[in-house]
Amino acid sequence: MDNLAAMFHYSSSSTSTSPAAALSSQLSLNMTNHYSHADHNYNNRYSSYTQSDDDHELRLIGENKKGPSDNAVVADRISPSSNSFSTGDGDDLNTSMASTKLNVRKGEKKIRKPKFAFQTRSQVDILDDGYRWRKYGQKAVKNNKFPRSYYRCTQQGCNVKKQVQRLSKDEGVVVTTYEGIHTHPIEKSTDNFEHILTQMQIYSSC
DNA sequence: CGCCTTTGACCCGCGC
DNA sequence: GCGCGGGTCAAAGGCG
Repeated sequence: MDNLAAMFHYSSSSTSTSPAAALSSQLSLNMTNHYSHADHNYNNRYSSYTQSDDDHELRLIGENKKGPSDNAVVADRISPSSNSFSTGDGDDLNTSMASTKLNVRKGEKKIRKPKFAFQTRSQVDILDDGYRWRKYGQKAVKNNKFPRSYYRCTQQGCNVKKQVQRLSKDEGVVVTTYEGIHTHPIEKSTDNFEHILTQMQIYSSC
């Protein structure tokens, strides 16, 4: 398993769902549409991770993971200090800023959404994961010459968000952070992430 | 016309 | 209290 480094931590006090289940139930990656611009053999690469070409390395990054590795940027961002979550199921479409930034309604504890990130080596920033996203913000990031983009799932009632940013120290790496659980089926017919996960397991067992 | 992106302003938490 | 950084809003404009 040289090309594929999968690391995963799952931190959520709102659900007992396992990381893999959470991922596979809500995430499905379609690497064909966008990646076709940069690398039309992307799917083939995923189905046969035997080449040494490391143009598209996929990593899962754990929340709260701290360390000196190149994941530090991600780890910092999703560290417990950034508790900007809403409820776990994306069923609250709070409109007030305060209630969306923190999950504090009166008398309720803060409940963190499941949040996970992964890195891909790619020329393009936006991975087509099969869901439709609307961009709602972009911010400059400290110590990073690339901005971070904020996206929300366009499905009504689905409050899943994602952040996309490119690493300054390695321009080939795109970090995508997902937050929340989709409350609806995937919109596009794609290769399911479960399939990718299965492949990851296969390769990780090598 | 509907959906999306852009972008400046605003809010909030946190460290000093 | 203040400043900084991160996250979000919302108006304006673009595009198919």
